[in-house]
Amino acid sequence: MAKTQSSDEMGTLSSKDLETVIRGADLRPTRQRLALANLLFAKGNRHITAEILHTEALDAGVKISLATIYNNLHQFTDAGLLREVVVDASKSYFDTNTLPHHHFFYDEEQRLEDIPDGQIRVENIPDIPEGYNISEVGVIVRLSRS
Amino acid sequence: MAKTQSSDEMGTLSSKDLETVIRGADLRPTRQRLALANLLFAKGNRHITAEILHTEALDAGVKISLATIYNNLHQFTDAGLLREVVVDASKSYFDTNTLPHHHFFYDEEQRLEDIPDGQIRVENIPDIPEGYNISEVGVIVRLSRS
DNA sequence: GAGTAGTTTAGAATATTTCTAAATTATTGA
DNA sequence: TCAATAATTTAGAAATATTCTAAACTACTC
Ligand SMILES: [Mn+2]
Ligand SMILES: [Mn+2]
Ligand SMILES: [Zn+2]
Ligand SMILES: [Zn+2]
Repeated sequence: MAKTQSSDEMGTLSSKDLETVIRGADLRPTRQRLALANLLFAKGNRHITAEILHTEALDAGVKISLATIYNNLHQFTDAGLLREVVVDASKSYFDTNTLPHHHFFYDEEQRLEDIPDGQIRVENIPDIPEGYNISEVGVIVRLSRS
Repeated sequence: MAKTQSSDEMGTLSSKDLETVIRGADLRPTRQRLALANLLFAKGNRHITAEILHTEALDAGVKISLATIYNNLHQFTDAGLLREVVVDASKSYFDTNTLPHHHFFYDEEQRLEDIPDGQIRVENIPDIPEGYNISEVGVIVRLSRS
């Protein structure tokens, strides 16, 4: 079950399943890594910064350093469990939804939100230069209070 | 003539015209500011970082500090002569094309390029929450060497 | 359990950007 | 033209996010 779940639907994984996911990524299920996996994957999609994840971990009583937060965010990203979304010049967001999809970004709140898949379509992407391939097509719809 | 040109077509402005543009933005045509305007607007569209613009200025023999580069990039942006594009987590790009348009981003070269306007269409943007308005719709097509 | 490889960590280092406060320059208008 | 004023530039310090280093710790293997 856990093996075939894509990362945009890991919303109901038990700690047991998370350990399986972590081992599947060739990583050891340490106390810190399991705690982060829980915060990230145990309840629906998230778009989160390193600093906020750190605060959440500390609030949950998990003793963990910021360096470990960064290490794990990158390891999860390399393993395809997360993806990095660049919307803000000053910090990176990590997204638990690794399927292709687009985003709303709420300027004032600095908050990222998925646009339900299938909603937006990008048409007429021009030919790309010889020797290149498209690695991602990302749409960001920026919203401000009106 | 210069007065009505939009910033995506300032490719042929003389120094005289640039001074007019600068004064029109309520800024003083200082040596440094004119030099930067020349580098930015005198030859077609550009997507440039502060650091690279600084290097170009120094290479052109213009004595200018990095703080002044940042000051002017932000002043030009506030005046609507530039716009900031966020594609890379580690640095900001400033775009001389201020009309709505989309981008290719060449991952390896860290280079931004305009997608000719009218090419890409974004369809089916979902309803946005009450109290918000769309400030920008940006598409980034990331390209990597294949 | 010993060995080893992976992990965590504090703290230092880096990189980009912004800030501060003082010196310089452009503008205004008497 | 010149003095007064306001804008601009600048060096250097500071802020921020992120990465690196190297040592301590922990998980896994046999
Ligand atoms: Mn990264
Ligand atoms: Mn800025
Ligand atoms: Zn997302
Ligand atoms: Zn552009």
